[in-house]
Amino acid sequence: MNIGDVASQTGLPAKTIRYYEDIGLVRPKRDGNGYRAFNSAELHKLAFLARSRSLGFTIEDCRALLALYEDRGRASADVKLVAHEHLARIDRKLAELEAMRSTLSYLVEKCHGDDRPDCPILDDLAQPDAVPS
Amino acid sequence: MNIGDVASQTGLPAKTIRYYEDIGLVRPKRDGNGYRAFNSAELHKLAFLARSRSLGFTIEDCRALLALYEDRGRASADVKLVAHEHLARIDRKLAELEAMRSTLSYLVEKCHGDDRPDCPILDDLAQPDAVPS
DNA sequence: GCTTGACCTTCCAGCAGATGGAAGGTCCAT
DNA sequence: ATGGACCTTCCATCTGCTGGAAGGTCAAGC
Repeated sequence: MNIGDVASQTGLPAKTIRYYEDIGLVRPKRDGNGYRAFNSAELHKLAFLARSRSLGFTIEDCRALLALYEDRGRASADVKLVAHEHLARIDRKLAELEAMRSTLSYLVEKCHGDDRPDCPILDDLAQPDAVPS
Repeated sequence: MNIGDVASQTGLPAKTIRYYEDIGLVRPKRDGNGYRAFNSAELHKLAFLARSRSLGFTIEDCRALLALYEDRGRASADVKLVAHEHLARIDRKLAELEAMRSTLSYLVEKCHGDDRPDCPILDDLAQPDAVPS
């Protein structure tokens, strides 16, 4: 299986697959012509990576998850810990974005958005200590 | 005013302020000894940048907002457009994170998190097409 | 057998937005 | 004059790819 086939089957760009090899996430063999030759185990790993990345896990998380996946003697607690920490990161990010969203939507609503220079958005940005009503 | 004073007044690390000079967001004069000499206008700009960045605007957004801020003849519509587009970006990001959060919290809940290898999280990652109940 | 086009390879550069650290100059108080 | 807290520049690093150049390979069609 060449890289193009793996790309279309996993949805990962070929560039990304090469990058994953670079950083040691997969180690495909090579054909005589130098082409990467993926077997079904590698394909499976890459699908696993694609799914993990799509859930927002970092590359290092993915590396850890993949190692756990391949370790028949793993404790599910170890997997849960990784996922739980990631969930906490997501919650922090969500809170941050929601705070931004709240301020921004208030300001956007308050701005006339016409051809006059008067602008509550700029007023807020210029006065970091202003507290919206 | 030296960079350290500006850093403590704006909350921006000195490194970041130098970086902002590098990319042309501020242009402080220099003292005879080569030290950056910030006046109150530069201080104000940096506070504006700090606030804009804290609301998640990109550096290029900040550049545009700063230019609008300094343009007495601006139309508030132009400011509103930048903010509105940013709000839309935030909403897309929120939706993405909420989707991740939903899947992850479901999986974390389902995982026993004990010393046994059986793990619904890994099961999901390994089967990208699985649909949580 | 030759061309064409779709593959594949490596390598290097760049994105955002800083941040860390090394090596060295300056300023001020003691 | 010495120490420590400043300041300077420059270069490397982080995350996770992505783009592009320059070139090798393969299979189909003529």
